[in-house]
Amino acid sequence: MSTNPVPPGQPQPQPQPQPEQPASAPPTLATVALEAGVSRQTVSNALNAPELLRPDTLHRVQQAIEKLGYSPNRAARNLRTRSSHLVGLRVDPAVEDSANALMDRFVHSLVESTEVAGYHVLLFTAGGDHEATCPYDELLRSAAVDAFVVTDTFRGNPHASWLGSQGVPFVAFGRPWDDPAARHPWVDVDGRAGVALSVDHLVERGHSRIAWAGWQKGSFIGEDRRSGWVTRMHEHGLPTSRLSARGDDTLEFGSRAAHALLDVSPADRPTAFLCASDTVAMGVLRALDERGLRAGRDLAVVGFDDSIAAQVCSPALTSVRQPLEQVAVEVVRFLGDLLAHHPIPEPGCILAPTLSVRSTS
Amino acid sequence: MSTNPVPPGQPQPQPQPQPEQPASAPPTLATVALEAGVSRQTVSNALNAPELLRPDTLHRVQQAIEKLGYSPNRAARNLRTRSSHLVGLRVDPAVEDSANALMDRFVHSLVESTEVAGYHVLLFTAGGDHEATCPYDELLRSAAVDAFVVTDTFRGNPHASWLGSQGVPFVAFGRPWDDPAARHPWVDVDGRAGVALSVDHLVERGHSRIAWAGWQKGSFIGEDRRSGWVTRMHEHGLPTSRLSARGDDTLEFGSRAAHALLDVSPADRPTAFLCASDTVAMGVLRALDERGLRAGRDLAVVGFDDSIAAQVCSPALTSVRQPLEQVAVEVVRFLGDLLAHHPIPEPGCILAPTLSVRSTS
DNA sequence: CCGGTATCTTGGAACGATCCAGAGCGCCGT
DNA sequence: ACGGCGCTCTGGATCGTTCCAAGATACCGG
Repeated sequence: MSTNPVPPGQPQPQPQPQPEQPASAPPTLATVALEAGVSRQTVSNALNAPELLRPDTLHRVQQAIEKLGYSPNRAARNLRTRSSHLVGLRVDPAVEDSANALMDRFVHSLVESTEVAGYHVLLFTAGGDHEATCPYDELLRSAAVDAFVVTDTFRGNPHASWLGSQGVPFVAFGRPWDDPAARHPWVDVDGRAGVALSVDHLVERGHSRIAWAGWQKGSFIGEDRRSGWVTRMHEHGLPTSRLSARGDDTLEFGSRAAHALLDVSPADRPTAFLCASDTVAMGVLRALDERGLRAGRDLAVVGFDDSIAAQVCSPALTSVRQPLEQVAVEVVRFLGDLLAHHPIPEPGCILAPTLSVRSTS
Repeated sequence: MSTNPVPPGQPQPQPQPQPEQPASAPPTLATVALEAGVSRQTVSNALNAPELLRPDTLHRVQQAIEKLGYSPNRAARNLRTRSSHLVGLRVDPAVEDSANALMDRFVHSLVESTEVAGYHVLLFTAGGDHEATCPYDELLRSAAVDAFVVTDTFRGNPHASWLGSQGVPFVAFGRPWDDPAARHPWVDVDGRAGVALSVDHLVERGHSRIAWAGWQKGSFIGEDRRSGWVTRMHEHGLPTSRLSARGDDTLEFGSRAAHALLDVSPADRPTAFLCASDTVAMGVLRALDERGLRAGRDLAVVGFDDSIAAQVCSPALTSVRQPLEQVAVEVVRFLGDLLAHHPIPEPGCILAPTLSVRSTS
């Protein structure tokens, strides 16, 4: 490389940066352009609009890129295009003693789908104690992310409406239960249908006294799932009265509910339990265990979420499985439309769950 | 503001952008500087080196920042400082039928710790089929991330040495088992000590025939954990022969191992099982279930990882708990040193696990 | 042979922050 | 009173990319 010796002692206004450093400085557009004998813009076009180049030019540029191992600097690109190609996802503290680990599956699917669309997922937390700066606002204002994926609403959190009113671009996993007029895109799983599926399954197995162990009335999701039980039971001509328990989403409640529902005259006892979540179902299993009953033989139990715990516990729990991979794909599709400012005619998308049948039914 | 009117009809080389747009364009350094009556650089200093400013100037600038709701544009900052303030974390497909969901806990802790240090976590996948471009290389070359957190090694994957040889900055969760001379920082949990802890616990409970259900010989981690059993058993003067089984990290192996170890003469039967993972332990529990035995009453079982499944299954599984929150903190500490180019005298850090005692012991 | 058009390529400007060198200014000792 | 010093603050240059408008080239019919 022409070393270009400068006379010592003289102040050199332009240090004459030789564009072909050994390997220390990463290659830039200019480096590639020099190598391929074209201008910067042509290299840029080769990457962003290859159809504009003549085939032989394109080939030459691609070879130069390959040879130098060039990849465009994201910071510079982000600065120019005013977009970061990142989507923010808030991670909540993992709740202990809860079987709800569906986030794992969803997060992975989301990362995969976003990568296909040319994006990446950035994680952040609620921000702890100092509520001074809302992390959503902060990340958006500093252009750290282009949009958010919000999963709060899937527990019925009315967080989304605030974001919507602020003009924050986001896609929700979970329906805007409390605000049917919400304009933001969302994807959700039909919990009602999932429970109905479970009812059918249990009826097919010969059950007629099927109990519901679900959440308290405040929860939209809880009511949705429960309505699947009520409706489908009635469609089968089966009773629901005295077969329902409500409480928190805890093991302890599940256990208590099962004991209460079983502490009645033999004729009134349920022969199967439908649960609003795997956590509750695990509680029910514990109660059966305590009573010397065996799920799958003496009684049937069906959970909801198809968590890892459901898969590995003994006996393995039949559970409603959410199509999280599909959810992620749909979320990313909406994200793409949102960020491209495409009109979004139908902002909602409901997917059907399936039933993972295992030993407890 | 000096409007500097240009003669009409003349081509105006500088469109003279008025710096005070209504609210559509986000504020920049220049906007804030104008508002506070100082220069750009002074605003920059107010954020990055406040001690350089006179208190009253600082206050004025801070008020302007507050008033305009300014936060610095990350892309611009990243471009100038040649760092993204992001760390990459690869997420692997969630393995079904495995109790190993410790990633959830670790990821959250990691996100929290990195935020405290002024960083964020970016997720990416292995890249699927097309191995053409290694995602690590790609992300680093494009300056999308400053460094990586690698968790592969905690399953004994020799992936790390390749990264190290490439000069990729990263911190590993997991020891460089196969390369003690590795120079990269790492954090690990003392699995051997965790198992020794379990042995002590079981001995205290009166057990003397304590079996080991672990992984095949290839696994460094498996051997490490197993050595905790062997060593501590011998220290207690207890036998280990004919009390060990090896296989895959699956439910099925756990179940098979338990059956095999129990299918011997009563005097030779173990009264407790130590497992290399919760997955294996769940398999053991299933086997006991199948034999009409009850863990915690007839036999003791101890797992490893303190997964969610361990917490919610019935009976609840005693398990070795990795201090993932601490691991994350140490990882981030190393990251900070690494990125600040501080010398790292001792690149390794081993943390002690604890035992979560539950019903099965 | 020439002007016009479609195709391909080019250099300059801009994105918004930080680095750098130097300017203004108040304070001190002599 | 003055030079020197330290503390603040300023303006210009820069990071690497994409946008923009205009230049160069090739192809075509008249």
